[in-house]
Amino acid sequence: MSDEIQTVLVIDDHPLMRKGISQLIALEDSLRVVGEAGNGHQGLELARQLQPDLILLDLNMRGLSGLDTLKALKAADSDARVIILTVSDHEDDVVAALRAGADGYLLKDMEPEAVLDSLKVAAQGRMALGERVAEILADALRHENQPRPADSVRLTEREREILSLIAMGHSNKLIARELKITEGTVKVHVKHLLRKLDLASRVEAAIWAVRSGFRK
Amino acid sequence: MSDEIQTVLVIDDHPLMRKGISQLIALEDSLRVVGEAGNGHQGLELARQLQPDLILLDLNMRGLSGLDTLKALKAADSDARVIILTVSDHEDDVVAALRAGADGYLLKDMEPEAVLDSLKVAAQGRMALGERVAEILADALRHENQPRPADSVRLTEREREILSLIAMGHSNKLIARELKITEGTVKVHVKHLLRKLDLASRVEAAIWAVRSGFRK
DNA sequence: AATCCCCTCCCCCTTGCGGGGGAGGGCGAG
DNA sequence: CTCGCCCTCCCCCGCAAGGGGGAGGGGATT
Repeated sequence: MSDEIQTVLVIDDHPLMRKGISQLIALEDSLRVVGEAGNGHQGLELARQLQPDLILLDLNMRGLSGLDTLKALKAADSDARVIILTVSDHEDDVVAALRAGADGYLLKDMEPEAVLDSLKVAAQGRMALGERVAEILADALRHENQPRPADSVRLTEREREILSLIAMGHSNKLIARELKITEGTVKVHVKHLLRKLDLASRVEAAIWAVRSGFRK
Repeated sequence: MSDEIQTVLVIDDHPLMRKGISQLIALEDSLRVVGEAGNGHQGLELARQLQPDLILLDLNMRGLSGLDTLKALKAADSDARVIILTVSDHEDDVVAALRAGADGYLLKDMEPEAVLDSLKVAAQGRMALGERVAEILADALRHENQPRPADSVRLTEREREILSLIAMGHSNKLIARELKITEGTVKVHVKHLLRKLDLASRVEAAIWAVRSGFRK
């Protein structure tokens, strides 16, 4: 297995980044890029056609998100190993990706050599985590069990979603339409997230979200 | 001038992105990458040493931001032409960069060929704007004259005062007490400032104020 | 003096927002 | 299976927020 050439599919919506990655992988004889996709849908299609051994996947793409693409790949029983390669070092992204079955998580600001090493590691069937990712993950697992103190409170997925929409200035009615739920339900979520964050109004919530660079 | 080889310095904190860019530029005989920097400080130092003709600069870097790097480059009277190459298509970033003296603004999701063309354009001393950037800028300028002058004063003293209190999350009633006027009067001012800024609610006003670093 | 702008206060009215409660279905952990 | 969490929807209620209008006083400009 490890003496064969491993085929690689690159899914990233930045053409320049794809070029950089492909160029990098070309340096390694045991790996060969067999396809590039600029979005999630195209990536899924190519994965089906090419049956690559490795898939390098960007989170944070327009259209179908990297996370959703990952889920779809795993749901399709693809036996490709999927390695996330992204700029996001957010704990939530790391955790979500690994939970969704990612076989590796690398950061784009890693040294190219380190990326290459990690890919070889992944090709051998082992988990490939960037150095900093391991720390992030350790942190995440540490406060996963206990309620987080101070200002990072545990909001649910839905609440975070709604908070981000509040931070865009949207009204409950608008949010309801966007999420295809009733306004009443939106109000329930707003009520809960305000209480969790100990804030008095959606205005404070919006300010807090903007100031803290909150992203869903 | 245009028949000489133009030297290029790449400043980007993602090694992979630098590789992609350098690889791309290597395809063009008239351009040559003479240096790469992974952060703003290093970029300033290399710019001083190498005196490149073009500088490709990423916004959104750790440490010294791209914008600050740009300002420092311009303040240093570098005669290099600085082209921003970033993922951010936010109006504010585009406007801020061009205001700070950027000689071009390209988006990383442009086709590599288009990037190369733009660089050649920039090398000839012309402004290099990505296609979508031109639209963004047009929008920005359109808004600029009427509703949202970042530092200009369509708002009266009182209105700015009240906007800053809204940006602190205060209610009309609270604001009234703080300014020792009636709540009704506060509402009048809120009504007026919302109309002047073309915003739909105090939430949008708060977000706008926070984002634009509004201070009374 | 006549205007114009700003600030102040008032009215009415509709809609939005947040808190209280309850309730059912889904899903995963124990 | 039961418990707890999450999401969903519903009720009622009181207050906040915005939009419409009008009106008076003060200050600066013309």
